[in-house]
Amino acid sequence: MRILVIEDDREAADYLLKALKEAGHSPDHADNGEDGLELAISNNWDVLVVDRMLPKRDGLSVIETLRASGDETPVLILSALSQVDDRVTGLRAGGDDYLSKPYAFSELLARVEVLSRRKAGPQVETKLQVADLVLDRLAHSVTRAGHEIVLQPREFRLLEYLLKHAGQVVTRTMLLENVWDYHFDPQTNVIDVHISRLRSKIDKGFDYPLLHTVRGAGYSIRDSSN
Amino acid sequence: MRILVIEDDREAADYLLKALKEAGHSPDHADNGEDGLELAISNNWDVLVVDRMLPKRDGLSVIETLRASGDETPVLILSALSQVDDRVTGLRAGGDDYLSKPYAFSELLARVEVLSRRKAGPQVETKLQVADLVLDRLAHSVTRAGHEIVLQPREFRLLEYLLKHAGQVVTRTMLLENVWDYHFDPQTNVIDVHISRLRSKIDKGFDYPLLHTVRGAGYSIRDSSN
DNA sequence: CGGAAACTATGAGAATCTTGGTTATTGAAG
DNA sequence: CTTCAATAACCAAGATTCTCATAGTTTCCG
Repeated sequence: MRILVIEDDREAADYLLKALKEAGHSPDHADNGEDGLELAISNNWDVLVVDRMLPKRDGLSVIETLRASGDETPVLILSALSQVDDRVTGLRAGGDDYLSKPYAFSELLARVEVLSRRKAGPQVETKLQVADLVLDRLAHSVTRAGHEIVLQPREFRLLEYLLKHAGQVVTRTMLLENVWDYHFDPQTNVIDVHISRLRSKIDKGFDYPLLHTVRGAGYSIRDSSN
Repeated sequence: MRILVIEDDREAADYLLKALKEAGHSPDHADNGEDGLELAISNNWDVLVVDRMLPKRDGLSVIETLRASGDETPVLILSALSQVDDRVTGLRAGGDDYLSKPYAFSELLARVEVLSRRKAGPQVETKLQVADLVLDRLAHSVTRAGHEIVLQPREFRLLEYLLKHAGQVVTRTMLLENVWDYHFDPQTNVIDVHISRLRSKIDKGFDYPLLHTVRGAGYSIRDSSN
């Protein structure tokens, strides 16, 4: 489990990192609020363990900034401030749990694991995205660079399948099986035709193409703008 | 917010219920483990607050049973047992937080609200269900009693809308606006016809009907098998 | 390099499916 | 018994999908 510890006290941090590793997790460490925030944003953590008093940027401020940006990674606040008011403030600021120092490592571990349990939970992919092309499976809508794109049912399924396998090459047989539910070769170029139409909708008029032909193999959707 | 308090100490329970109400929530109460478990299962709670030592059935046992049945409602454990080991045991048993007695109500409230945040959070309704009829918005499929049902696009939207308002009466005007995007009265019986077609697919041949006519008002989908 | 072969793209039309609408008849509720 | 709803049967318009013919590309080999 990927855990980011933001804690300035070197000794406390070392102890915590070592113990987390022994418990089978993959902790990383920042020793001030600014670096911590940056790390928190740039990586995909399962849980953050944040000390409240930090140099450069306060722990609560880190959490608030994170939450304001829409990040919902669970946060366990660690603090020497142990009054009820301190706890309430911490939780209200966006913390998911609050543990006062000194703490027992076994309890911290249990609490961290409770928090991560949530995150791993019912995570359903409702939006599929490549570059500026977004397909929303619930709203049943497609947009590129903010522009609404209207797709026919079959085109939608086709794009959905391609996006599910973004970056990979998708063969005609795969498309036949998964988008058309054909389990035989229809001996026609249905797919080519639909790819053509889809391409004219999602690529034509935009900066760079996303739907690529892989000669002799099939098709592939990927961001090749850079 | 719907909160179930399972606590046997009448005085403590009364105090807690009163305070939760004042904070704007809707608490309910059970004073023993068995009733608590039953209530927890049969209703859809946002958070459970469970005392650890309960008559008839231990608090931890309630939680374990709940989790074993797939229920993931957040649980805050309340207990006089305040040792680290007790806390760890409680959290490992499936609790999401652990508060030792005596506690400050403000902290309990903050923690309960943190827990409910999760539940309300990134919860996307991907499946809509009434009785044995399931509509999966991602898979774009409909089944009743395990049998696949094939719906036309318009029928799908119609059923989706009805299920979103399961139990409520849906008027023709609502359907016209939300399923047909008409903002006027077409003066025809389009809806009746589609309802009829939908009904023949989802109700005909099954044990009991789900799609009911509410004379003079509209339609309603609900489980009336019992 | 030249050109055939293999592969892919696309426009146009045909075929099919879906929808909205009509009507007549039957059924149910008040 | 009157009114509202349900259903079946049917049609036509429009949407959607598939087929086909043709044109365009790329690859490969002599």
